[in-house]
Amino acid sequence: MSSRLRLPLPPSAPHDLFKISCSTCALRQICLPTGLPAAEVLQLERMVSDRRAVARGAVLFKTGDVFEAIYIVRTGFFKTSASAQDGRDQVTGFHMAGELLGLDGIYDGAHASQAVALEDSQVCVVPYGRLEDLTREFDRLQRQFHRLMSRELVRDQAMMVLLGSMRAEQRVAAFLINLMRRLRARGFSSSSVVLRMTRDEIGSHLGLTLETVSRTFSRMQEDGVLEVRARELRVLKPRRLLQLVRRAV
Amino acid sequence: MSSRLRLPLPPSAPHDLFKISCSTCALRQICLPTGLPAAEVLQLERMVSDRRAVARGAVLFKTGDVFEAIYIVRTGFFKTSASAQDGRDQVTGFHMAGELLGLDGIYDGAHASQAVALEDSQVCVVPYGRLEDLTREFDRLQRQFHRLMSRELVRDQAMMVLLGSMRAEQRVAAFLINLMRRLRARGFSSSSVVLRMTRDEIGSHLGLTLETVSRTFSRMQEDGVLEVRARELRVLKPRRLLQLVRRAV
DNA sequence: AATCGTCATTGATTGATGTCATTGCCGGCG
DNA sequence: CGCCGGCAATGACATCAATCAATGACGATT
Repeated sequence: MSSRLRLPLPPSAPHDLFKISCSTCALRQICLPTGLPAAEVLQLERMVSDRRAVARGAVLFKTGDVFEAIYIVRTGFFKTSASAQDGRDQVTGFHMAGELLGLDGIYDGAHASQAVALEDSQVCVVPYGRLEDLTREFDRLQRQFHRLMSRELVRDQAMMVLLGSMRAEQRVAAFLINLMRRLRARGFSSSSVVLRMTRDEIGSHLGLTLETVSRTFSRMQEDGVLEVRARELRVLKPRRLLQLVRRAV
Repeated sequence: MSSRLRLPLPPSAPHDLFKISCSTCALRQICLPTGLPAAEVLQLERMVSDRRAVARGAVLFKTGDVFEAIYIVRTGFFKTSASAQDGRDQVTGFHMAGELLGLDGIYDGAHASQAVALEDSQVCVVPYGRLEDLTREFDRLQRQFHRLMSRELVRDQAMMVLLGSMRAEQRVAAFLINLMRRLRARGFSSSSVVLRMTRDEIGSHLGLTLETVSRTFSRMQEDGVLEVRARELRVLKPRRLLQLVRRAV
């Protein structure tokens, strides 16, 4: 864990309780309750056992941990990573508000990846057993849960295409487009970001080295597509990014 | 479509009906009914609307098709592929008996990939609406469905690790280990296979060119790890394959 | 203020894999 | 029977990104 960590929330209290209210949550349009009638949202609120604060650098769950609940990012930013048999880690995803974490644990009751907070964050804890019960009761919740799981599959497929057939520049462009799109859906600027992750983590996610990520950013800056200063990033010509991805090798 | 295609099943009758019986199906230990009590398996049987024959080279569903049902491979062999924006296809998976196809369509009601039979095959058609109903009724079926979806996520993650951080030789080794393991689980020889796919398709799946796949097979043969003759393949030293994957670059 | 660690940038070099091209095998079909 | 098309193996060469290395920026700690 970095010595730079600031810990505004006491690390000794991993299960801090908050009042849960899906009905008034800013994320209700992109989270699990999306499209549910008010009565069912109330049921959902009761199901969410608690919120949990995860300090920057802290592990939410790790490979092999017993699977008991899925988590929904409420605030903050996470990375998930899977380890190859030879020990190396690969970042399998970055996750922001409203996104589900931990679904890979359903398969055999143990988490197959690990999730680490990249900034001080909060998650809603959804005990899986109760979620099962509730999705059996409410068909719309069931549908929404299946949709979100299916969305993960679609995303993973897109990631496979990226990793399997794109050049470095295309990968970085696709990554930025995806990131900006998700941020925009959450009301953030669609042109400026402060990256929450290091070049190394981006590289691991994209199947590149940190040097290649850095060089690609630099080249894009020279070309006037981006403006990069450390973690601060501005997309100047979004259409050029799109072209990069669309264009074959 | 290749001119070599044999079509023992009339291509003009894509919805051939068969008597459905999950209870006596050879796949009941690895398919959706796994672990269900007899009564629920009977319900499941009634839900499976029909079987469908898919001739070699034929498309089961393609990107953009309206999502109505998931499919379970009953006999035969499929590839699924996703297309990048520049038009290139990437094979996202190979699928054999007992495996589910089409789950990526739940997300937005349209299939995000396409599935093509690599040999004459049969699938069970499971209308998604009815599956939803039934999983709401039977918790064990619900659990099993979620497990299978989660397994896809775990597999996709493993694939991302492969594509993001493995060398050609490791990729091929991991592919072969995975293939043989799945075949063994279905009662086939764990050392001999007749590959259903071309080198090109393997390469597309592994993020390599067909030449690299071919060369890697040849090298493994020289090293006495494999015996390869066209599509016929024998693993002589499975432990060496495992070592290849375990060993870091 | 000095020092240290982390992260990022940039250059030089290397190496694995892609690209291109040739050859051969095999099965199907005219 | 012979040709053709699809598939596979292999060699020569090119190239992109990894590796190795040096330096700089920034914050945190002493």
